[in-house]
Amino acid sequence: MTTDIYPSMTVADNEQKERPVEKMQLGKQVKAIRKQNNLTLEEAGKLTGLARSTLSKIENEQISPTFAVMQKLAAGLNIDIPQLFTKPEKAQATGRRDVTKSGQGVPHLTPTYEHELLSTQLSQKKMMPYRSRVHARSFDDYGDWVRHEGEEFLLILEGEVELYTEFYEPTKLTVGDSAYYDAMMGHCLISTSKEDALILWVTTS
Amino acid sequence: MTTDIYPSMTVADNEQKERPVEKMQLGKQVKAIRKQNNLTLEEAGKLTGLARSTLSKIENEQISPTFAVMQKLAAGLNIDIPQLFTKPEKAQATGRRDVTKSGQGVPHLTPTYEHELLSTQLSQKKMMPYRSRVHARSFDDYGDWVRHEGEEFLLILEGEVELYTEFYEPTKLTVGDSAYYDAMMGHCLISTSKEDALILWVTTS
DNA sequence: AACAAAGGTTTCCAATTGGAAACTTTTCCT
DNA sequence: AGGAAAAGTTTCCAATTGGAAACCTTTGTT
Repeated sequence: MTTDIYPSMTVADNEQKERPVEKMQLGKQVKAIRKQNNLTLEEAGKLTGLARSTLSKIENEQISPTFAVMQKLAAGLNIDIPQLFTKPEKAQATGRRDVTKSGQGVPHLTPTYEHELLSTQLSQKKMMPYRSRVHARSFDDYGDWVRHEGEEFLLILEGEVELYTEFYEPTKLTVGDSAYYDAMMGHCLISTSKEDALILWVTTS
Repeated sequence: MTTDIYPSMTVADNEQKERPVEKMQLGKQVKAIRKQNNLTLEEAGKLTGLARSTLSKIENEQISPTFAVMQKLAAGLNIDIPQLFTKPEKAQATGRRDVTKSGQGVPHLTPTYEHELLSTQLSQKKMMPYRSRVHARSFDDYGDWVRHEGEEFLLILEGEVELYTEFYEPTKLTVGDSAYYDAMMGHCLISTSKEDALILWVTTS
């Protein structure tokens, strides 16, 4: 018997703390994923290397798959194992959409940037997209990193820029190039060409 | 037809993308957890309701436990299932970035789409960006909506498309236009011009 | 409506798991 | 060191899984 107080657990026969044996519907979940991908049992079978009968039984909770099978499932469907039994938290049903015609976004100007916020009608959204015209580099304003919560994705639409991120070498980006980074790293973008650069930005939170 | 990457996977026999069947050492992991809690197989058995022989075999990777057993394990040891096979992961620190040069993304082809996944190096990200070439509308494939968790943002880079979303009138989009919507609404995109369309997409989750 | 094809379920059986108990190794006393 | 109890491993077997194929259902076509 353990002498530790702290992390240890007590072994009282059935006095278990009863972690609410999460009512996981592995079957339901698997089926949902398969459906989302428009796959038939046959196809899913090919992808995962499992018999379609096995898949059927799993989906209908007729059997409890072994870990080995779960691995095949995840690998074949290209997902992580936890997704097999973790509910994808209820879609907060934003249930809306917002189309922004070119140039009709909400402008937001600064000395070096002309931002155009893109989907401003939707309040409850997880991403925040905007298009920015970055003025050709001006002497003074560079070197000042920004750092904030969330992640950022960007794609160069026009021009040429240099992406500075903490811990990384500056990188030159041209039309069509994109980047994704954790915004908590200091980061900053500078237009290196004579022309302005046009950037599409999407940030989280 | 789907406008999404993830919904449709190609089913080419053994051409599997081979998600690196994560070398999970479920056994090692379980043993580590048990040890951390100063439990003997006997005690762990009491807690989880499993035979100590079973536990032994699992720890030594002699058998692949069923999902049911994994649930008992997690419940008994008071942990979440993923912890059974997920390395304590030294703070995989999102703190990274990934630059994708134009055309260097990971391709994913379907009859009507040529997707190019951007930023595939980062695994732990909240957004999933990709660029898709949408082939000019073909008679048959239209009308098939997709519907899935998450939100989507898109921006037209080239061409002309029509955005169909449940509850809304079809909308024509041209270069520079963008849209944001809850992917739970049925949605689908069709190239309406003679030329292919090029779309930048960013989805959540 | 009738038929064909595709998608899904159930059956049957070999292969594997999980539990009880025997067996082996380690730990801990004296 | 010697012996006993504790911890862990292996064996044996009933119970369950996973695969092949037969068997239903649904969908699509003429």
